Order: sequence, then C-alpha cells, then structure tokens
Amino acid sequence: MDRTNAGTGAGRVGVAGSAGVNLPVLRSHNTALVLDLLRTAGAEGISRLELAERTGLTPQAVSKITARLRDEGLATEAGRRASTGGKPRTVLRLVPEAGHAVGLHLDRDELRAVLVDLTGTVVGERHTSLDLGAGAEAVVAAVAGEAGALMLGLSGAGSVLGVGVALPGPLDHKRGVLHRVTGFPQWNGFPLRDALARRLGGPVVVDKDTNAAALGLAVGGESGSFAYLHLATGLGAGLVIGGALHRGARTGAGEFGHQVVQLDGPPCGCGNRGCIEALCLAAMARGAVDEAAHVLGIGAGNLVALLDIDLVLLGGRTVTAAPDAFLRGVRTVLVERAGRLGEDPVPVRLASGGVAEGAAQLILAGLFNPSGAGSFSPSGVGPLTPSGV
Amino acid sequence: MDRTNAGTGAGRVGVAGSAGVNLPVLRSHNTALVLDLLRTAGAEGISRLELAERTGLTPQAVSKITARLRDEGLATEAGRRASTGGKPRTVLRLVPEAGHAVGLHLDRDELRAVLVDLTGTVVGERHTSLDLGAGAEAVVAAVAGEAGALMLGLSGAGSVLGVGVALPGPLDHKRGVLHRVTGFPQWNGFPLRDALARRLGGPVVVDKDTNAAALGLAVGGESGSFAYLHLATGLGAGLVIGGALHRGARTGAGEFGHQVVQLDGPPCGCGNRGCIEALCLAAMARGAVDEAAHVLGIGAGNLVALLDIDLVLLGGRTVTAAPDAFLRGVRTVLVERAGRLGEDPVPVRLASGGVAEGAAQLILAGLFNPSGAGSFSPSGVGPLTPSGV
DNA sequence: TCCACTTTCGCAACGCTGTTGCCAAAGTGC
DNA sequence: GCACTTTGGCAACAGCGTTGCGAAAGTGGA
Repeated sequence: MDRTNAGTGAGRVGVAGSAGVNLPVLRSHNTALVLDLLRTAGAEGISRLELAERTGLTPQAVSKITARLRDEGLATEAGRRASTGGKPRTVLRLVPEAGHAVGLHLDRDELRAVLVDLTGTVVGERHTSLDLGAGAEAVVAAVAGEAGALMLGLSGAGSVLGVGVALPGPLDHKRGVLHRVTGFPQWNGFPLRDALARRLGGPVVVDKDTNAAALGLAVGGESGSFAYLHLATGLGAGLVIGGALHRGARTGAGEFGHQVVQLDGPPCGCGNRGCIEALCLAAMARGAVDEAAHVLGIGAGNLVALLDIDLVLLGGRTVTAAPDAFLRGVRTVLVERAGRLGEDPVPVRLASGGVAEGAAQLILAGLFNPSGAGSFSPSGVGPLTPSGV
Repeated sequence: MDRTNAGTGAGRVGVAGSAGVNLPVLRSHNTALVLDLLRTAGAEGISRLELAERTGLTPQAVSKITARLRDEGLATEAGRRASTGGKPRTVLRLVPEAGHAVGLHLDRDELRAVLVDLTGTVVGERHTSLDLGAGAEAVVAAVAGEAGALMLGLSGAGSVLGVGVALPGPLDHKRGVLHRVTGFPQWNGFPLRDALARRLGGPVVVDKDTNAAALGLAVGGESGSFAYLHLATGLGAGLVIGGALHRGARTGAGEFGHQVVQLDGPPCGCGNRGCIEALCLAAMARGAVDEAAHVLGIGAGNLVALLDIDLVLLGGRTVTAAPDAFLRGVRTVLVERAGRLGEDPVPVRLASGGVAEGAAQLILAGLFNPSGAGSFSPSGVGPLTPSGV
C-alpha cells in the first residue's frame, strides 16, 4: 500500500519538468541501465567490459555495480567467453527467478493473466471469461482473484513486484482512473488502480492495452521509435519514441483511429466524419480487406511523416485474421512514400507478444528503466500477498 | 574546429541508447538545470530556496552550484525579496552578457541574422537578400560574412558560443547535411554545418526552420508538449514533446503538410494525393481562407489525437496575413473534438518570435539543457572569431 | 531599545559515487 | 617454461550532494 505508483515515472519532485540528480538517483539510474543490458543480453549473458562499453562507465564502476547485483541475487556469473589472448571475459546474466510481475489483460469479454519472471518469460497463466458490464465490485473481485491465484506458489524469495493492468478504454495512467470505457459507462471515473492495490496489497499500474502491447514489444527487442497499430473492434496505436512509451500528459496519445483521412467521409461512432477507424471497419464489413489495409497504410504513412519513426508493427484480431493482406497493403503505401522522397522505406512487420505480457512490463519497467523514480530496492518492495482474496 | 557538434545532443558514448551517468555528467546536468531556471526567471530573478524546491536538490547543493556560477560570471545577486519573518531571500539572476549566440534564418530569398545574449534577447541584427540558387560557395561566403559582421564588436568576455542555422528543406540535423531543398537540387548532400564551421572556426548547428521556431517558442515560455504549425509557401510543423524538441532519427519529424486527409484528393507536389498542404494551398489560391483554416484545424485535430499535446501554435506568412480566420478555424475543430470527448479543448494561439532567434537557441540549448553532452565549460569554449571573413 | 524568534545561507565534516593506480589471475603463443 | 595480453578486484582518491552547525539579517512583541 505504501507504493501504489511504482513505475509510473512520477518523480519525487512535484514539478513536472526535469529534476535535479543526486547520488542515489545516479546510482539507481546506472543500476537500472546495467540491469536493462543484462535483460537484453538474455540467457547468453554479457561481460563486464561489454557493459562498460555500452554504458560509457569505467570497467571498475561496472564491477562495483554488478557485484552489488550479485549480492542482491539479481545477477550471476554464467560461464566465460573464448579468450582473445588473455584472461577470458566472465559472462554475467540476469537471475530470472529473482523477481516476478503479474500482467492482466482485461478485454471486453475475457481476462488473461500471466505471471512473468524478470526476463519477461511467462511462468504462469490463467484465462477466464469476464463481463465488464457486471459492475466494478464484481469485476475487481474476479480480477483480484485471478491475480492472487497466479501469485500463490511463489516463495518469498522471488516475490511479486506488482501487478500491471491493461484494458481498452481511455483512462488516466498517472492516477489509475478509468474514463468512459466505450460501451460501459458505469466505469467512468472508477479508480481501478487504487481499488486493486487495496485488495492486493501491492503496487498496481494501469494503462491502455495498446500502450502495454507497445511496451511489451519495446522490451521484446524492438528498438528506437516505432508505432504499434492495433485493429480489432477499434483502431488504436501505441507509440514508442526514442525507446520510451509516449502517453501524453493525459494518457490520450495513440488515438490513431480517430484521425480524419477523408474530409467528407462517412460518420464515425465518435461523432466526427471520415475517421480512419470508421473507414477501416466499413471496408472490413464489406469484406474489402485490401481496401482496409490500404486505408491503414495511409494512416501509417501520416504517422511516419509526422514522427519519423523507424518501424510499424501491426496487430489485433482483424490483422491476425488476414496478416498478409494487411502487411502488403501498409507496406505498399510506405514503399511508395519512400520512393517519392528517395528514402529507405520504413519496415512493416507483424507484432508478436501478448498484451498481458506487456502489462507485466509496466511493473518491470520500474526496475529496468533508468528514468528516475522507479528505482529498485529489493528489500524495500515487500512481497505482494493476496490478502484480500 | 574541435567541437563542431556542440549542442546537438550527441553523447560521449557512441551507443544511441541511454548512457551511464558519472559525476561530471551529474554536475553538468544539475548546473544546466539551475541555469535554465535562472533563464526562465528572467530579470526578476529567483532565490536559492526556490531553486532548491524546483530542482529537488538541497539548499546547500544549490548554494554550491550558484556559487560556481557566480565565480564563472554567469550569475549574480540581484536584490532581495521581502522578508517573511526572517532573513530575506537573496535573488539571483542570469548575467545576460556572459555569453552570446548567433542565429541565422536562411529563407528562400532572404537571410536574417541575429546576435542574442544568454537570455535570448536580440542585441544585434542584420537582414539581407539571399539567392539560394547562387550556389553553395557563394551562399556560404555571404552567410559567413553576415555572421562575422554581427560578431565583431564583442569583446572576449562575453564571447560567441556558436552559430545556429535554420533553413527550410529536409536535412540531417545530426550530421549537418542538407537533403534536397525544395526547388534547389544543387544543395542536395551539401555539408553546410562543416562548411560554415570551417569558415567561422566555431561550433555550428543546423536544423529545419520549423524546429528552430518551435525551440524558440519552448524557450520563450511555452511548456509541456506543443506543436508549431507553419503555413507559408509550404506547411510544416515543429513538435515539442515533454519540453524537448522531437526531430526523429533522421530529422524527418514534422512533415505535417504531407499527411493525407482526403483519400481521393487532388494531387500534391510531392506526388501523393490529398495532402493537407495541397488542400490548404489550393483553398488559399481560391481565396477561401476559412476553408484553409478548417483543413488546418482537421490536421491539428489529428495531431492532438495522436500525441495528446497541450497546445497548438500557428505561424507563417499565410497565417499572419489573416490570423483571426486561422485561429477561429482551427479552434472550432478542436473545440468540437473536445466536446465530443468531454475534455477541455486544446488551446490555439499565434506563435510569437522569429526563426533566427530560435536558431540561436540551437546553440544556447547546449548550455541550458540538462541532456548530457552539451555541458558548459566557459574556458573550454573558445571565443568564436570570424577568421574566414 | 532590547530580546526572542524566524529564515537564509555558508563553512566544515561526511557518506557515497565513479575513477585511478596497482597487482593477482588466467589465458595465448613462442 | 617464459613473455605477453587481457580481465577484474582491492585500495586510495577526487568530487558530488548531504548533514550539522552557526553567523547574518530580518520581524515583532515587551
């Protein structure tokens, strides 16, 4: 209960702008940096000297940091590299079982819950149906029950750091409050984060499903700036800019579906005309997959022009039902655009990985992201026990 | 010649990602933070305790930092506040004359050059016609001449930290190389930054005019995330996200004008159809200012939806010729959008400040931005002397 | 006029950070 | 078996922000 906003990036300084850096901040920054590199290296591991090169710190500083991490049980030595004429480099790797996180994906009619270790590997999973219309109390109880069931069986050693929740509607990530979830007006203004945190007794982070998916992709290896376009019952986007998830001040970023691409277009459910979502859904309803893909490509092109991103990733039920058509349609538009400008086209790929896994990364981000507040203190974060279940 | 990329944000670590922080980095970060707050406070000044509150550092740390700044001549005491029952707070302020920067705005047919002090106040200005088609050699000579003329008359004390250059075409900010400037193919691939740096013997930074304008606005007091939309012979945007200018990996961000808002729209000069720039310019050609403003508003709405920005600023010759019409047109679209969502509308205002002033901020950013590399070392940056003039 | 009190702010000592100098360990190659 | 290269830890160090403390400079009541 003492740290319900872990990983939200809310600094210790009230001011929104940039904050001063003192030695503890410096320490946690560098520690997170090293942890992130260890995670990226995966099971292969990475040597101290490589860590030093990648961080810009001296080898001695890296030795000190990794020694701390080994003491805390977060890292361990894992073999040696071949020698290049001298003492071979010792390979370090993350200890996956040193910590866990729960990720929840609340969709309109189902709930998926995963338990992941520090590397993001799923070590437990549950899947049930869910009726978002059943009311806040019932849904929170059901969700907490699923999360609690996943957490049982973990000893105190590799405790659960927190619970990340991803769900569709517009919401306020910072305060963890839902806005008007489309189709479920009774959720408007519900403080989901605090309600769950109270029941679970540990840190909870809430975010949009598209943001969670994009975060999962960023952790999964996609680097730089990219957009994740999600086409299912609606059309939304998750934006990763310079390696960091871009939410906007009000968690409103990523409203890709309601960009207007046809000034005099057909009316959209949002009340406007010519939204790309309306055009895509209408085309799909007619069975015109290629046309929907083309329209999606136009939107992706607008995005690339505006933000100069490196990659477009596609996902969502509608896309996975006809992946080749959508890849081809979007790719065509971006290749034509690149040809006009004499640039290399922005690659388009299918997104891999689930939303629940991304939701778990909302918690792990506090450990691996060198952005200040969400620093790690293994002793400070008590094991999350499902007291209210 | 030794530091031609000052202020570009290129870190000392080759890796693109985040870098390790050591004590010198920490020091320059906090110093830049304090300098930025001093700049923001302006002539009124700011007390040490306010600096401590805003940065999150302890008062003692602020005292040490400000003592260094006073020793270096960058800050000075400027009176006292009224007492609140004890010793009154001593007010500190920036010493404007401690440093200068030159800002150049290369437009298609004219050149504006300004000399600004640390606060961004213009202390010297030149204005001449310029023919971008005259060839690189001639233009570089003319531009260097104007910059050199501005710099004469400054003693070594408050020396010139560098020259910032803003110009229209697509270009590579990091390498300082121009791409195909629209209408002037002979500039394609020209290394403008290095050519000017060689001639002037000091740091030079090159950026798009829209980016420079947006940076100038950010320094001028606009906080948070905003978009500067520039409508003149073309339509472009400068994006400030979370207080930082967003350029994209290839300096391609801000191609606002070539977003498609009419799938089957009229052909655009870029080879595509239905670009917002083509629609706006066509409407203006017909004299339909309100229609152009409406279309611009649609684009602004798309931008707000996608990025969740806090503010839209309008500028450019076309806008300043009919400011009320454009403000009304854009505002209407954004107010309608906000009404549909039950949110507060994003404010729309006219942009103030010139592009050349913003170009100068490209240099000053190295002093006031706590983003690592562009740290300040008063003795390290030699006075920029116009040797090649 | 004096005194108690509040508030600001610098000096000195301190703890902690990454860095440097040095050396043992562990390989390769002649 | 020796010279050499490379890794990586130990100890001393410089520099950062922090803490403890006291002087300075006001206010306000007696």
